[in-house]
Amino acid sequence: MASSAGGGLRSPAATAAPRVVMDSLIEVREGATRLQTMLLEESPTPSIAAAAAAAGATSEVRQTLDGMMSSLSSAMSALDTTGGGGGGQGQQGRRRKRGGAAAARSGPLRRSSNRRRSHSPFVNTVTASTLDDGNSWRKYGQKRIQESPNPRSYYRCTHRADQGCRATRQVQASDANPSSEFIISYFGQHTCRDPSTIPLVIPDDTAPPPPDCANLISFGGSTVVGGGASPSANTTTTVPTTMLSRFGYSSSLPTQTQAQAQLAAAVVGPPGTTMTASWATVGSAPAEYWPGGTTSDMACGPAGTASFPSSPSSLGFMTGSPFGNAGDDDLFLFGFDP
DNA sequence: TTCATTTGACCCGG
DNA sequence: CCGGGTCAAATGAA
Repeated sequence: MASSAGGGLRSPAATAAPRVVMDSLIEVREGATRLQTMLLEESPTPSIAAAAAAAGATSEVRQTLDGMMSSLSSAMSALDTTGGGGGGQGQQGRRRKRGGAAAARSGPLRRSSNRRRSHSPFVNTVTASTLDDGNSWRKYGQKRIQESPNPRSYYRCTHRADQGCRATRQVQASDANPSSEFIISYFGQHTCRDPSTIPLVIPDDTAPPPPDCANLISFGGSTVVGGGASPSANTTTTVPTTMLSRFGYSSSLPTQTQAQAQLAAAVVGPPGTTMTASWATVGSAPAEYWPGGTTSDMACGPAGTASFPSSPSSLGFMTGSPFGNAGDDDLFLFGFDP
């Protein structure tokens, strides 16, 4: 708490975060991304077996790259805590009245454009029957939205304060099924690590699955809805997907889900749909990009909240809206070819 | 006490 | 100006 509420500022040095540093980081990361891509092209992996076969030498390189990516993301995230130049949300003068005390407007103190930065690069929209995606979220707001009768809840990563993780999500009860279905939009990437569950070394993505080693995605029949010409725009894909992710919570997963995980490792890519990303890519991608367990402390989800009751089942399907503006965070290569 | 949620105010972008 | 996203004081729970 020390940081968010009271006004504990981040280190002054961080506030000075020279843009040059950020630019350099971006450059480095782009380079690493390119290398990663080259690696993938070099070893097309239509099947897991092939992936495993091709593994040998390259896996180590991939690991290294992944590590680099991860570190870079963290570093950048730390620097870019407000989406540009400033340091963390160091707003010292925001005394607002509550109840009756007046004041309020005494010192408008226009905050440097800090709010509502254009949304973070990654946007995943998921329809789920539970709010529990394994990550720990902290609710910071709720609003009624024009279009929908259901309020929208805003969550950010619990580790935002201590680790600078900037992942956020928005949760809204589905119109069709308000009581049991939620539309969850994920923004940004998790840069947080839970020390209790995250191994120090990123496991080999090609190795035969220690259950806690990779992000696993299975596609059980997929329908690409909007496979238009434009690669970017409204590519609304509807992909019934079971998505599991991240190191180490097999323990927190139901056994059935584990079985699915194993299955996912065996079957990747539905007939008729070609994934441009290989299994290795998905498996080794920094798991922060996906909703998925970081921790076993299921602190997320307002279990007792009237607006969004929790429910036992797991993720439903995912309607992916491809990650928004590329450039900055396009290291995650993932898509479908019609 | 600490930490999470609630909720109205504030602020930005369209 | 309006709608939506975020902040932070107040409040509640553990």
